[in-house]
Amino acid sequence: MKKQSGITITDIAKELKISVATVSRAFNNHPYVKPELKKQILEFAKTHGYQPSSLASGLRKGKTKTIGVIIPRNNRNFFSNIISSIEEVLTTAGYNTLICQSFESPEKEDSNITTLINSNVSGIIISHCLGKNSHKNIEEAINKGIKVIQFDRVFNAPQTSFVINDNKQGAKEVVLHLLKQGYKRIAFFYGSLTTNIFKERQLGYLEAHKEMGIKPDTSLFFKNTLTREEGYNTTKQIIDKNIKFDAIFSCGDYSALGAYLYIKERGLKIPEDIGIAGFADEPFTEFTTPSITSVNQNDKEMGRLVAEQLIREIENEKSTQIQITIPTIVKYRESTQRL
Amino acid sequence: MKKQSGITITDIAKELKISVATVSRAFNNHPYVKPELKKQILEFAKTHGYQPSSLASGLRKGKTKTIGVIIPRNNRNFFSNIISSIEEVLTTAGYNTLICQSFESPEKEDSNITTLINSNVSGIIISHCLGKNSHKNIEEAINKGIKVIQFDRVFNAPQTSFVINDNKQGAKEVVLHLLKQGYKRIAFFYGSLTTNIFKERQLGYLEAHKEMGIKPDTSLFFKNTLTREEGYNTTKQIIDKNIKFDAIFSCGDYSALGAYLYIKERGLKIPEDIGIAGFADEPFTEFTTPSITSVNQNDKEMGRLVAEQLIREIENEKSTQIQITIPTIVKYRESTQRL
DNA sequence: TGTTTTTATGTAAACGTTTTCATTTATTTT
DNA sequence: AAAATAAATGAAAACGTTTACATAAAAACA
Repeated sequence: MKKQSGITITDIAKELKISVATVSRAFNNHPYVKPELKKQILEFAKTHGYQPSSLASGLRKGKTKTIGVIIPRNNRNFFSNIISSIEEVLTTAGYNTLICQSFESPEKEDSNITTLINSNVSGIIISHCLGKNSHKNIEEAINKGIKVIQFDRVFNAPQTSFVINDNKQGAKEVVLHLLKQGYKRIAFFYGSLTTNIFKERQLGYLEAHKEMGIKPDTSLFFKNTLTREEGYNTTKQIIDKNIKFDAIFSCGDYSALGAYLYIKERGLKIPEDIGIAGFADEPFTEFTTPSITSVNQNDKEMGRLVAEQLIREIENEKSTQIQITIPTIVKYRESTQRL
Repeated sequence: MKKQSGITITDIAKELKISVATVSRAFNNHPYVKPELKKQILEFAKTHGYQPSSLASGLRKGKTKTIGVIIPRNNRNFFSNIISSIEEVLTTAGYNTLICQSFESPEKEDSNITTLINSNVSGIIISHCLGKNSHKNIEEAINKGIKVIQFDRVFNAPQTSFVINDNKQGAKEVVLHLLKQGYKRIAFFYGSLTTNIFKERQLGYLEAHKEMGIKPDTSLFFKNTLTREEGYNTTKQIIDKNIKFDAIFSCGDYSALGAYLYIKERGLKIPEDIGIAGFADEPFTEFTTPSITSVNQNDKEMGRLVAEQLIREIENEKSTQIQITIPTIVKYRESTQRL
């Protein structure tokens, strides 16, 4: 109950009969403070449990040791892994991690950015929600001196560093694999093509066909929200409408799962009748029967790289912006092996 | 590049030829500010994009609109769901969410608490790491006026509100179910009994046996870290040592998965030869073959309740501490149905 | 009417740092 | 030894709020 607030730099100064300036300098490793005195200050601070006020320091410097992270949602394996990895790197480097979810809403994403700006974060890590097309707020953040870095779902403007997966390559490999397994008409489940990841995966799909000399049929492209339900429904519709297809490549594992469930329910055989491949390598894909082929994105590595690069840009005034592409790894599983 | 910092309360005051005090009052809905003037201030603020500095306000008030959340790790389905739900409630209520992972290390948990304290959070939500036994830091936080609330893995001291699952009930129901299915010797995989959740689940195990008039054999209790690997290894050891058992109830799904994998590898039948049940209802349990019986903990609800209660305690000076127990729901699946 | 109460505004200190500028002390140079 | 330079410290302003206290204006009361 008794709100005992800790000791401050002023208390130390008074006690040691020196000025607050020197005490401050001691903590900030300023060169001009006599070693003996510095030692004395640090010791005193330690025994009296001094903790600097990040608020005061943040207010004065106009910058805090806090980074904001904006993701669509934390209850997706991919994103929670990334957050986990980002947080680990950031705390090690002495930063706090503020998280915000956009829940795939552009308005929420905007208000998240505003919140972060006025919390004086020194950096923002962001993976955009679907359907985001304005980046006014991000530019505002950048203008205020906040370093921004994007990952996974990124824009080309405004110019920031970003870390993405090699979506095209992963998709291409999977589709190539499907074609080589003799599947001829591969349905493609994707989200909006204004989002880079879907656009790139579609390119992979197309390139694979080109490489195999097979003309892709765009009537097999189905845009949906990539949830389990929509995967199920889309598959049902395709089959009900008697559309000819013999495989599905879904840009998300949950919609692949929906497809898997409907196909089994319908009594069709995977991979014999229909092949299925997903994207993201969610844990469950390994344990379905048959297990589901998917594309692993190396979440942990992505989180690490994105956090490290952001810190670099914050701490080295002259660090340059970079774009990193992380290779994707196809996990070949039973759902696509019919030879 | 040009770091254009936003306008402040002082700018507004100057422009409108009034004092900063009134401007401040206008934003804080202080009763004593003339409606017309207030309207004018708010309008001016809006058109000029004024954003209050949470640092300045936090420094002055000794309190921020930030809540710290400490969990063992974010890349566990249970915790990432909870975080997701907590963050949703907190932002809606105007709070920021700072997350920290202890990675099951007591030292890291302690340093997380320290960090949060000196970030002037107004509340801490925590689920302890395994093997934590000191709560000195938590007490320190409480003494500084920070509201603390625990969930899932909790201590009884110091006194705080907490939200837990009905671990005993869930465990009891599962074990009862196993016994009724004719399993007689149920191996029990658990973590340290100093952690409430394992203690309670063990109680459930024992009560179920008592209720069925079966004497439990404590030589079937196996303490491990509940990872997939340890689940696999423990199961292997039990079988290799020829210990008689016909079912496994694991306090974690991943160790249940390890058991499942080894048993299948060994060519034994689930549920005929050996029954398996886990705890946490991880997504994959639904999709293994056979699917794995597990105990659902209603993560989303837990996150919501814990966040709401914390806010209540922060905002209502006279709110009382409470303990909430959320019912668990057993998901009966194929791995335990042998009748 | 004058007096009291209520409402509305202003003044200035405070929160705990960092940092510019000034000053003192120590060291080096001539 | 004096002069010039470097190292070490201090004084005080600044960051952007909130709030206790003082005061002014308006409303209510007598």
